[in-house]
Amino acid sequence: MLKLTKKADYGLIALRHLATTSEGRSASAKDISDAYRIPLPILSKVLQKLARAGLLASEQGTNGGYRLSRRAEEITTLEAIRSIDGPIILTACFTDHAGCNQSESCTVREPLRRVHEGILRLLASISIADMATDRPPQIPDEIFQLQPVRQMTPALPKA
Amino acid sequence: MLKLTKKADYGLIALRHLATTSEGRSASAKDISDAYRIPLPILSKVLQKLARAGLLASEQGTNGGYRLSRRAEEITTLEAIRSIDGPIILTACFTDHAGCNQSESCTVREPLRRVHEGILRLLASISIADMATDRPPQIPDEIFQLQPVRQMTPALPKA
DNA sequence: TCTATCTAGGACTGAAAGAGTCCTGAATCG
DNA sequence: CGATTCAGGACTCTTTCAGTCCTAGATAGA
Repeated sequence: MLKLTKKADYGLIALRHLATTSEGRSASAKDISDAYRIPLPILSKVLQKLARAGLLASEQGTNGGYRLSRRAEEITTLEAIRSIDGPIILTACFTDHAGCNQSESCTVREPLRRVHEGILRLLASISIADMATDRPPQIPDEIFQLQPVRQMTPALPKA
Repeated sequence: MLKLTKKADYGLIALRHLATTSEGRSASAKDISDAYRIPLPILSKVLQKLARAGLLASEQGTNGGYRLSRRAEEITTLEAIRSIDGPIILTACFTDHAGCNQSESCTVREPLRRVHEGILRLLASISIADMATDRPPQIPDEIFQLQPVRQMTPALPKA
């Protein structure tokens, strides 16, 4: 849980591929499928979703394929993931108001909402271009501290 | 996807409950189950996991129940979630080295690892005490910007 | 000592979501 | 025309979630 689907993985790989290959050149689903050993039918569907979402432009016919519809800097990982997997839902509470028995008893909704928002912002802050650079920018530690100052942050566990 | 399980939800609700009820008093699984309308057997298992993980102390017998084994400030949501659902896995790549065909082709692993780490830090930075306060501390916007400066962060979408 | 109350935990079932295959159709280039 | 490539529906298989059921120990109090 709290896991990316493989389709989202595939989509990010494909987007990164399209961002690194020479300048807006298009690549077919098969090209990418071969390069990364991704099952072609699945990758096709993923690319179709990205195209429908407007992140990719497609060209049919021989020598057709996909290319980024905007600059890699202007495509966020959040957009990509949401295009492929649908809305990101941390808990059912936010969307499913019916499922939540009573608003009074569900005391963690608001705190969780902030966690949820934090994840969204994190994903929104990373572009495909960021993923494409070999040596990505360092992330200052302070960025991840949610509270103003807090000494308790434990050493990061393995998983 | 990228979703918390209900069990994790239940666990956080229970932890918050134990943190807010008067000072280390213990509550039974049934108490909590009734208060939030959570199926008792499920909540029991969740509480057992939290106890085994050392976040809760349990007392058996009549008038037994659970209480926090440390201060609420010293229990992070990350610990809680990991105790209940097991390790948080963003993609299979990190753990399942066998599943990844070839390290060269999987070009997004390193970028994703950073996203993953960011989520872990976010969760590690929020304690049960933070969830228990009625008006939680404001989160400065800057905290969520991954890149040093970057104007592209789009308005946060609904989901 | 007996009983009600709690925790501890295994076994099982049904529903939902993920991952992947298969098949058909339509556009386009040569 | 015919190879190539996108578009997309239908279906299967597997895993995971969510939840129920049942049994076994510990403990406080009558």
